[in-house]
Amino acid sequence: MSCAATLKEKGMKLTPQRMAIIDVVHDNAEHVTAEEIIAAVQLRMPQVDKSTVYRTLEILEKAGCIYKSEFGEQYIYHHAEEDHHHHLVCSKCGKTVDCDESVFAPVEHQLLEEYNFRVDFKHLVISGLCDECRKKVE
Amino acid sequence: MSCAATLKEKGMKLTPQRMAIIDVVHDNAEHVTAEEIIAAVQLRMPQVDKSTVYRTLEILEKAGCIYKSEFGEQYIYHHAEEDHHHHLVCSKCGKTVDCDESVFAPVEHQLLEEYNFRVDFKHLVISGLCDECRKKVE
DNA sequence: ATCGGTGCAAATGATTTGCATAAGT
DNA sequence: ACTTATGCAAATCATTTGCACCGAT
Repeated sequence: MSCAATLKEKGMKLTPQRMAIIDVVHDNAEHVTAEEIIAAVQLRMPQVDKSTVYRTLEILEKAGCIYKSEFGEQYIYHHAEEDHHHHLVCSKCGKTVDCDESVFAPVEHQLLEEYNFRVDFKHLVISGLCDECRKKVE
Repeated sequence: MSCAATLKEKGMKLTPQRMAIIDVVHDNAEHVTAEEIIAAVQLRMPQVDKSTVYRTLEILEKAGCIYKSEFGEQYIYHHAEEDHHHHLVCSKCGKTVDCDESVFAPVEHQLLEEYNFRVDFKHLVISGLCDECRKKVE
């Protein structure tokens, strides 16, 4: 279901501001920070206030339209698609690679078996070194 | 090497404030937040300012005496021992369990093999449900 | 007419910083 | 003595909130 439809279903209004915010998050295949979203939205609609963006992001997240993941000091937003995945972000060049959820499934199992502890990894944003940057360092 | 020795080696002073801060971090086998450290230190030495605590924590981290891990909104500090491990924190009751680093080794390998991406997980603080709380929910 | 949404401005709250003084070595 | 450390107060800075006005249903 589209974000627009989801909002309507919950009796929320689909304002131009909200459409712009949804667009920005969707246009960025990869994750974006709140600040980036604010800047992008204000490019098109300069009068939109950051509080509106923050409020909208919160609403969209609660509605399940977007995901909010923590990444270091800041939060990162990305749209919710069918296939969940994690994000690998290169700490040198910033390049991001999607990583299938299945990679962490064995860990989830092991934590449950061995430590009786249940975790559910969702949209992890993991910092590391990409192929190219790794070669430069080594 | 003890924190005190490490500080001395770097030409840093071992003040009563720093000793108190080191004590607090060491006395808490599990991780503590900056605020908890500030409160605990001020119990013994009420005049110690939070800026001193923050500055000391930064110094100790850079000196390799303590580790700083991100956990949700806040940072968590714990002393650096020989055996590295991750921390499982129950989101319901707050109980923490240590988890061997080896659990994540296969993931690190797989990310390298499959995605050409190198990560080095260190002192992860992972939120989830402990055994008891899981039973209550199910 | 009502209720949610928005822009503005001010508040928040953890962390950081500038600076003059105090204290280890 | 000399240099680092400390306490205090003020500054940051992203995010949140209060509030009066606006606009869609």
